[in-house]
Amino acid sequence: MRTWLFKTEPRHFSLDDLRDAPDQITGWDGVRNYQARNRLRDEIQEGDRVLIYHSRGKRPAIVGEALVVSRAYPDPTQFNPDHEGFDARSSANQPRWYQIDVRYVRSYTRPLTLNEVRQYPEFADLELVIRPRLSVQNITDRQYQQILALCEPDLSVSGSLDLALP
DNA sequence: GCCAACGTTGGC
DNA sequence: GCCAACGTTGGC
Repeated sequence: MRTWLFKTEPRHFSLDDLRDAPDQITGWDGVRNYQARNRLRDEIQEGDRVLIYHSRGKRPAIVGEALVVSRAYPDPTQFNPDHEGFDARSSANQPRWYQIDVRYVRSYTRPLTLNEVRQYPEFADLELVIRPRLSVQNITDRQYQQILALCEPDLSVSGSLDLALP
């Protein structure tokens, strides 16, 4: 199982919206960037973990977790002329954009703000820091354990991680 | 396939 | 809402 980080604008779709969705599941549609698309289509698997990051809020932060519950399939909004995600270059035979379904897992009791992320040298190589515009990011196992230790200390099995503020 | 122009992202 | 950084487009 791998861990990813998905960015979303909470004014558009938030982790609370996912929690309140039917069956707590939604299609993660609207990705219109080729590298993010490639990761969705080719790398992400059912059962992978997803950290949810809220961008463009008053407090940009990693706010919780979801779970990938489908394989990649064509994003239906690309075929709908009335939808902002419409792409005239897409066809049913050759879809350009893909999505997966995610299910709500938990909201962190202590969300990790971008500001805090930048204060830990351990997080200097997070894609959130070095490639902030990519909407589907890789998280290593160690990075995940460090994030969990900060966001959900009661759930973390690795209390011995030597995280220290500079 | 270069690269200028243009569009989008997202922290602030 | 500003604007710097970055991704995409398309003429050549």
